[in-house]
Amino acid sequence: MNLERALERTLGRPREFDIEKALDEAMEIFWRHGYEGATIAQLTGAMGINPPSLYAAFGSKEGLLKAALDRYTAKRNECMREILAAPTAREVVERGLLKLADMQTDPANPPGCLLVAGGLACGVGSENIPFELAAHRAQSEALLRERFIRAREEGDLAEDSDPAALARYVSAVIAGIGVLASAGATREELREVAMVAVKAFDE
Amino acid sequence: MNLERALERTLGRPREFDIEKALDEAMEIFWRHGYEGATIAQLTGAMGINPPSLYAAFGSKEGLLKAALDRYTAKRNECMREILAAPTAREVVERGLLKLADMQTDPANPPGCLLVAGGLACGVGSENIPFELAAHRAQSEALLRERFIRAREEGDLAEDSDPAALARYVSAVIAGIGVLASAGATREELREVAMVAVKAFDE
DNA sequence: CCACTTATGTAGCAATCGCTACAGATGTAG
DNA sequence: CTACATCTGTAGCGATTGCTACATAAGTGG
Repeated sequence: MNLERALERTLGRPREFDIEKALDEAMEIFWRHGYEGATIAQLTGAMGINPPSLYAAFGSKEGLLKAALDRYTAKRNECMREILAAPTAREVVERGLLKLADMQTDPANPPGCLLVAGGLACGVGSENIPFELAAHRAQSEALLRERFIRAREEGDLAEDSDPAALARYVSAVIAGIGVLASAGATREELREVAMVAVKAFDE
Repeated sequence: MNLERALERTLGRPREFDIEKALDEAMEIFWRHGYEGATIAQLTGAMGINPPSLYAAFGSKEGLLKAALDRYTAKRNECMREILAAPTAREVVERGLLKLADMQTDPANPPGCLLVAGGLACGVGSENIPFELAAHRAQSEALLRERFIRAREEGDLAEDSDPAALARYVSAVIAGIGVLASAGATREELREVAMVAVKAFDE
């Protein structure tokens, strides 16, 4: 029983479903119905498996959500790193928010943002779900904050500007756009919001 | 059985609990746990009544939420009308967002906003709850839009400005602040967000 | 071949969900 | 008083919840 074989998970009956495809399906259910609104029956149905397979792979409903959130923010952060490469803070925000408006109204996904629609307030026994979502949202904010710190060092942002406050502001606009999108706002409406929001970086 | 007496609800055993006090308690439960996270047992416990009294007065869990939302937005709109009296659009937004930062971190209430934390995505059978919340959020946006239209007529806002887009932007910032607040942001952090957000009205 | 380990499907667990039947209590109308 | 209408508390309904016991299948190691 050496390390090599343990990592290959070669023992026992092999798993018959693609764990990442199943995660994508689960993500969509949580996205559309929220953590508490999503039932195990819905999740297993969409994932094409039975409850024991779900619990063997993810431990619990909450474990499944965490895995889905990790996958969601991995994709999201990858997309953000491209945008953070823009030359100025203003351009980062403009490109980012416009891209966000497009993504949140992509008919391939449920409208809005999983990190917002997933559940801002939950029942007893699920108290840490909102914190879990917040921790994942904080990743984007941290990336923005570091980018704005760099922008200030480069003279792109004023000396007296507050990168943390600016990042928190963009984070709030991102969340707000997610709320509007989940309520059915159109792509054009969200793009208009983005163009107003970016004006806070003009003056 | 004339109209007068019918309105006084003078027939039958009189209700023994204060319906508005009970609504305030229910509001707090929905606020803290969301629609789906709030259970009838919690609600009746907080309201100090038993299930039959709840269902006689409000019809269903959803009916109770609607009544709580009406009460919530009534208070909110009353507060907004004061703020809309400010002389300029910029001042309306600044005062409004700063006031919001204070309210959403008031320890007397759960953090955040009922219209956001109540449930952006719900399970099957509760599909209209998110729409219900959105309809109440839209009230604030409509008030802002009309105020901004007036501001443009008065020359306060530029001729080429878009009152609808501006109102939608402020609505997004309001929702975003609600998300940050529900995740535990401090009053000072939200005030900083507000001061950045209002800069979109400066240029 | 035989152990051993892990995944799968069926079937169903205890607990909780939103909600209500029922009987008794408490008021007004006559 | 009686008749009627509404509210209240107890007690519990059927349905659904997240989750799991169990037997079997499917792979590797020897």
